[in-house]
Amino acid sequence: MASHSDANLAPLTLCPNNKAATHCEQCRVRSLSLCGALEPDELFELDRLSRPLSLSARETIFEQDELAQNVFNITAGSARLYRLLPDGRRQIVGFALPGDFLGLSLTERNTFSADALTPLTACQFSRQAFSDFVDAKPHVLRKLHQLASHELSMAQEQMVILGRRTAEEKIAAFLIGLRKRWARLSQQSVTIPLPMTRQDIGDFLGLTVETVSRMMTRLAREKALLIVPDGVRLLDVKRIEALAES
Amino acid sequence: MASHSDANLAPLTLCPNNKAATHCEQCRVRSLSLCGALEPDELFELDRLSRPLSLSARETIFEQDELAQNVFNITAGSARLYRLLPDGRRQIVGFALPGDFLGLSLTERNTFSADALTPLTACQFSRQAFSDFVDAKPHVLRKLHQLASHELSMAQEQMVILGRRTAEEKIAAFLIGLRKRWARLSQQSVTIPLPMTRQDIGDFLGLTVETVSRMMTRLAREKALLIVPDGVRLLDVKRIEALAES
DNA sequence: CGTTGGGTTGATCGACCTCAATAAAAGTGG
DNA sequence: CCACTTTTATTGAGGTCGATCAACCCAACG
Repeated sequence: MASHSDANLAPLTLCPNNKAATHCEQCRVRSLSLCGALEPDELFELDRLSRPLSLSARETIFEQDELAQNVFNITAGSARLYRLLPDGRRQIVGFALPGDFLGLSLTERNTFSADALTPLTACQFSRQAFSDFVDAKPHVLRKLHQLASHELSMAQEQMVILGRRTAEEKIAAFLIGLRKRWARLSQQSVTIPLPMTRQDIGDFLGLTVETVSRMMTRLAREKALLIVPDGVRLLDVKRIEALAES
Repeated sequence: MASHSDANLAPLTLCPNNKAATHCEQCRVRSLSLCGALEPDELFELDRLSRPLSLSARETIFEQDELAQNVFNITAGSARLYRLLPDGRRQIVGFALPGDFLGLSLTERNTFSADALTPLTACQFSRQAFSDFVDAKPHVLRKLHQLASHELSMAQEQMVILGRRTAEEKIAAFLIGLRKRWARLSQQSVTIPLPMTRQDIGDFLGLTVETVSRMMTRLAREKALLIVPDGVRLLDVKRIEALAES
C-alpha cells in the first residue's frame, strides 16, 4: 500500500528537491500547480525560497490548531487532510495528490491536519516568505485565487456527496472524482490507484470501513469494477458514472 | 417568514441601490464585505459598475449550469445556495447573508443555484467588468482571495458536520454557526433569525424536515432553546455549544 | 372561509452502523 | 527465509438512528 503514485511519476526529475536538477524547470508537476503561472525569473526566485521536504508514509506534514508556519507544494506522493473531533471521530476533508498546494486557507492556525499516505516529497515555503513573494505578483495572486476557488468548488461538490447521496453513490462519486484527478497527472485512467485505506475512504465519505468494503465488493461482484492491489480497475465506467451523477 | 433580516438592517441606508444616497460610503455592510478594502476613489469607480438588484422572496438570483454572467454583493436580506440532483434531491451548500459575496467560484458556469429567502437587495456587477476592476488592484484581489479562503474553511467545516455528526449535533452546530454570522451584522445574538424553512435546514444538514423539527422541539422541551416566530432564542448557549463542538 | 404552505407529531421501516469473527497482507525480528 | 505480530480487509448477525409515510395543526391569504 505504498508506491504506485511514485511509480506514476518515477521516470522524471523532481522539483527543487533533487540536487542534480535544482531548477523548477524540471519539475514534473509544475504545469499543474501554482508554479505553472510563473515566468522563468520568478521560478528562479521561488526556487530559492523553497526547502525540499521528504517524508515517509504516515509522517505528519502539519497538525490542526498549530500555527500555520509553512505552505507546501506536493511534488510526489499523496496525503490526507483531516479534522479530528474530541471524541475521536474523524472527517477527511480531502486527499492531496502531486501538484496540489497545501495552505490555501489563510487562517492563523491550521484548520486541519495533514499526513503522508505514501512516501512524499514537497516544496516547502515559509508562509511569510511565500506571501511576500505572491503579494508582489498580481498574476500569481490571481492563480492562487483560482486554485482556492477550485478547491471551494470541490468542497461544495463533496457537501452534496456527504449530505444527499447513498453509500453506493458515494463510492462511485469518489472513484470517478479520483479517476479524473489521476488522469490529469498520468494518461492512463482505467486503473485507479488508492493510496488510502478503506477507513480513510469511509472517513472521507461519512461511512464506516465495513460499508465501504461491502459496497466495493458488491460493485466488484456485479462486474462494475475489479479490486486490485492498492487500487481498483473500472470495468463498467458508464455504470459507475451513472451512479455518481445520481 | 420574511422580514427580520430587513428589520436588522432597517435603520440604515443601503449601498448604491438607494437613490437618495448613491454612494457606497453609506453602505451598511461595506466594512463587512469586499468593499471594505477599497479606497474612496476605488469605491466610486466600483459604484459606477454596480447595478442595483432588488428581489422578492423566492425569486431566483441565478441558476446552476447557466453561464455565470454576474457577481453579487448582498446588501440586505438572505439567500440560499443549492445544488439539485436529477432526481430532485437537494443539497444547500450555504446561506448568504448581507455582506456576502456571490460569485467567488471562477467557473465558467454556475455550480449551484441561488434564490432569495427574503426580500433581498444586492449590488450586481457584470463578471467581466468586475474582473477587470479587481485585476488592476492587487490589494482587492488579495481581499477577494481572503474571502474565498474563508468560504473554503466554512465548506470544510460543513463537511465535518455532514459526514461525522449526529442529527442533534448538526442542528446545534448550525445554530451556533448562524449565530456567529448574525452577530457580525448586528450586536444582539440571543435570538437567531431563521429566514429559511425547516426543509432548507434539512437540505443544508443532510436531514429530513421531520428530523429537523423533532430535534428542535426536543432541544426546546429540554429548555436549551425557545422556538419563536422566524427564529430561535438560545436559552442554554453552553449546552448548544457543547453539542456543536461535539 | 376554503386553500395552501409550513410545521409538528406518531408509527413503522430500512440503510447503515455496531459488534464480532475471520482472512489476508504487511511488517519485524531472529 | 520463516515464525510472529500488527494492520487492513472482508463477511455476517443484529441493532439503531434517522427516513418514510401519514395525519393533523396553524397561520397567511385570496
